[in-house]
Amino acid sequence: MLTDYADRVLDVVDAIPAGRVMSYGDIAEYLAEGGPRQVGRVLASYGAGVPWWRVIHADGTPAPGHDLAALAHYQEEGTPLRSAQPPVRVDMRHARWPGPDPQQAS
DNA sequence: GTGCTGACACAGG
DNA sequence: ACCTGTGCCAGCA
Repeated sequence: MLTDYADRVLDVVDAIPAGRVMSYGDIAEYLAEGGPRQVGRVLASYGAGVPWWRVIHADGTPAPGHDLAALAHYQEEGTPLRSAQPPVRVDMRHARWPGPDPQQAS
């Protein structure tokens, strides 16, 4: 099975609504555990199965090598973009999502 | 145990 | 916008 930490990370990523994004640091901060690198490592290893494209750098740039795929999803979900062309940059100012509400979460 | 690497963040040039 | 250096934490040879 996956580690509890990875499980929590994947759970949060999976909870990110369309048109919204969270930075690696934001997730780490929300979980108050590990660090941005751990979040990135988890997505790199177990990212399949969750909307990894909704997880990007603090700058608003998607993961290296997957920026094109991420861009396609952004246009599909209507994510606010500052640059619709590489370097792809998401409008963090409005697209940033604080995280799942403990109450709203089932 | 030691050292390198990585889907990061931040500051500086 | 780009690259470099430093700090952080975990996995792997």
